[in-house]
Amino acid sequence: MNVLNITVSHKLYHKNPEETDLGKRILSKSIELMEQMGYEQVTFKKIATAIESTEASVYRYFQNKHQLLAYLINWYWGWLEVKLAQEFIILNSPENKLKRAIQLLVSPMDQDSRIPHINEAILQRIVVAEYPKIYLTKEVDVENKEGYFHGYNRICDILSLIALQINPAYRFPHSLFSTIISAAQSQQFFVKHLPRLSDAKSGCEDIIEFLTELTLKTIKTDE
Amino acid sequence: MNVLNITVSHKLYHKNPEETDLGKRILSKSIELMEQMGYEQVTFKKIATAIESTEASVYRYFQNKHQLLAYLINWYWGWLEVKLAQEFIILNSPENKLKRAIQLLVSPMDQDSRIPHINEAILQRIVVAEYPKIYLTKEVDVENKEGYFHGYNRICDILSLIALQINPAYRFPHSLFSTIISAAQSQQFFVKHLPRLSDAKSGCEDIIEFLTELTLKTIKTDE
DNA sequence: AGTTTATGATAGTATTACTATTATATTAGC
DNA sequence: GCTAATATAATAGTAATACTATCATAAACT
Repeated sequence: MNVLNITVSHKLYHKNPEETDLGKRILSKSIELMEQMGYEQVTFKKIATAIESTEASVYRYFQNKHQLLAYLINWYWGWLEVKLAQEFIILNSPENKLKRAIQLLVSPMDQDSRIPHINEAILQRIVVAEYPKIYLTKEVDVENKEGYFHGYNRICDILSLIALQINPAYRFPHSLFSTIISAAQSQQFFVKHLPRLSDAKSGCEDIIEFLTELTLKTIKTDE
Repeated sequence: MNVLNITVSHKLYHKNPEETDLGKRILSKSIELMEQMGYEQVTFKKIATAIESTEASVYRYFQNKHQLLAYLINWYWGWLEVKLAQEFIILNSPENKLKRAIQLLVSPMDQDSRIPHINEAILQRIVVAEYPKIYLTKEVDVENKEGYFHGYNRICDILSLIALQINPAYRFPHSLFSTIISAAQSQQFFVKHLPRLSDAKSGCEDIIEFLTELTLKTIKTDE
């Protein structure tokens, strides 16, 4: 029995994959395959074959690959929100909360044994490598209404509220955290693949320092 | 005769589209179609039909759609570099240079009559909507070696050098400007499509203010 | 026992992303 | 002005993809 349950909007699936064994196997194997071969190369056929099921069965859970990716990514943000809430219990200053949030965004996650069919560490790497693909489409406006980006929006809101505790006069908290979150992803990618776009060494410490300093200096009042 | 010529690495095309009339028509029409229908929906078949040519002819210029997008985006960065160089002639302080660079990144461009086959304003919108797609692939390492991201790297280097004039001790100039440039793109997208991720009103002033303040506060020395 | 529900098995279609071949028109060199 | 090279058009064809549809079977609930 799962103690913990990340809920993803029902617009993000056709049939809830968390409710059946096959559904969970689809999730588990998609994560594995997407990391191995990248989103573009994955097909429902390949997923089906890998779990010894059929293409038609996978289509019963997700309308298409794009929806599957959106599901996984929303699951990740839901998960991160839970993690943040846990951490904030013992953190008191808004400054420490932001610091810790940045650490969570950038540090590799460890596997939660309560959810065996989702490998959080791999999922995080998928988010780093694929996230912008879910909103950079012509369907973005429709999908936004359907809640495809809800998870991200919520994280951004939460961090914005904390920033406003430090400086209630700061004018761009949402812009700042959408920037920070996306930089947290892209800097991880750049360090690995496009090192001229980053000054960080491999390992996450430099990225954390860069983002933390950026965030705090930006929020702080002027003089 | 073109006074101005943006050079794009020959790894980014099969046959140089700037050298022939058909090539220029391909560029021109791809830009138009990509903006109208988005990268995913564009096919070489559609481009060919629209310019009353054939699929095979388009393939003579570009190996595939991905390479075509990479070409266009590199052209854009090349173009931006030229613009920056022009502007910097009359700007003396590094601070003003950075401010102006951010303005150029975010403000709509106006058409340069010397290059009639490329509509810079539309191209800029394509960069906003499609840029991450050229590096978020499994081929990123190979394509990086082939210079697919050269234009972006150069802009990032140039701005980093300017930042170091303001504060030679700043440790993360490349990370900062890859973040700023990508935020310049994504904030434009968010304002239009995912407004909960931004505090900016439509029009570019807010985004410019957000980015300028972020940049300058971050670079400045501590006390 | 009967009905719903989940999955498997299989087939089929339209589109896409190419590759190949041949014909024709244009241009460049001599 | 003729020849040769080159660019493009016209056409065909293929393998893979992204689905949709149908039917059979097995399990599960009532």
